[in-house]
Amino acid sequence: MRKTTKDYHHGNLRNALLGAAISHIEEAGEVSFTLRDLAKKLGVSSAAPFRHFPSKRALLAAIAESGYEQLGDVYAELDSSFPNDPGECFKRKGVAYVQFAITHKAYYLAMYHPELNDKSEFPALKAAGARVFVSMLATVEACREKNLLSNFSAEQITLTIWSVTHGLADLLINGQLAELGIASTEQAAIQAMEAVSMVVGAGLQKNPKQP
Amino acid sequence: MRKTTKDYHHGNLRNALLGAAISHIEEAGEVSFTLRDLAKKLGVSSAAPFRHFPSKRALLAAIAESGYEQLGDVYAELDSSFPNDPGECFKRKGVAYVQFAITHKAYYLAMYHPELNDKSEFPALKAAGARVFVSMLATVEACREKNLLSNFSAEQITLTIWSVTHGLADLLINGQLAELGIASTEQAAIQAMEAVSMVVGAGLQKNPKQP
DNA sequence: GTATGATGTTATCAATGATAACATTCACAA
DNA sequence: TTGTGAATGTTATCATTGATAACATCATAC
Repeated sequence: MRKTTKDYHHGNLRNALLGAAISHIEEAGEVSFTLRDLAKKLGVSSAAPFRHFPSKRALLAAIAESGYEQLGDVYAELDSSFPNDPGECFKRKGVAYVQFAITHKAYYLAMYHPELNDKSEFPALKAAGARVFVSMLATVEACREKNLLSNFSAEQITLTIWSVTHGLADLLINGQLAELGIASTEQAAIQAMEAVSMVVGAGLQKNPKQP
Repeated sequence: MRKTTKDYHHGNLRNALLGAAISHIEEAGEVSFTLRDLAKKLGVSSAAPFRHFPSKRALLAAIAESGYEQLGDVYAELDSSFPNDPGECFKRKGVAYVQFAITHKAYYLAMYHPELNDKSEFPALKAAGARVFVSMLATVEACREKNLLSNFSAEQITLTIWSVTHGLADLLINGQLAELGIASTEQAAIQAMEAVSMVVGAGLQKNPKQP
């Protein structure tokens, strides 16, 4: 932490690399940084990053893991806030997902980068991702026990809400909507909330159709 | 077309490159081919591909464009089949989107590859993509005129259905579900249909809430 | 048959992730 | 204080890969 006069050692290179990478992703709107650029920007040699991450993918995985942890924390917070109202918790988790994507663009892009589709090399990342999914699943189960949902299975409902929120987030973040004149991110974010509410509302009505 | 004895010229390199790239994406489950590998596999030099595509991105864009065209054709087919039943057409287009992604994995991966988020360099690709969106939008409008939908705007409903289908397709294709034990693609595909029906069903009920 | 454009080849670059061998600094025990 | 090992950084140096230039070959129209 303390700065020495002669800084052969950077002192905090690992975090600095993460920060620089996140900044770059945020500004570029895509995962396109190079290790050499990060190193140059931080005033270290191009081999230095490899002292802290075994590969470029590992650096990306660290960002993604942090992202899942932050989202998991948001979900845990919601669980605490609505211990007896799973219906409300359900809605808020859906909205929170889209909001997280918009407000943490760089993390989101890392979390769903194709390079990390296979997470077997990064158990901690995998666990952090599973935590988020399980949290949502638990809320849906709780809704189910209170008969707040239709006859669809908990997994099916979880999958559906995850699909809407993830799909919307993906379209927003990757600029598919802007190309089609669906206005700004802010405008789309509002539509996002309403779209989510629409689906959630459908699920929250008693609707005893055949599964 | 005709094979000459000495084939200094490949004869159909452009299509061969597209096919080889698609095969590679299909097998790898991700866009990870290199131009050199494609060239080697086709028995040409590593510079040959550049006679047919100005860049690697351009090759990918050609695949994506073809994908959007095929999906657009499916949508046109549905329009023809249900000229007076926009509700049914709406449902089927939603399902068709997910099915397309599953049965044309390589095309789908190209269509939504981050490298092509900005389509300004490829107007034909942009147009092909817009065609698909506009087709869905038109169906939603038709539903609206028949009072089949709630008070949400046509764009909002289009965005919602697009989010569900795209989100589901993305999760399926990129293997996020397998990691969480949501079984095979086939199993997930069935859930997909039901999930889509769930959302569509909600939209198709008269539900005159405030927008 | 010959000129011309399309297509393919052979170098050759520059960028980039990665590694090896070596240098410096820090932390901590004696 | 000192000296030893681990952590961290540096300087070459690779191999891979997209891309380009200069040149070669073929096919077709005239």
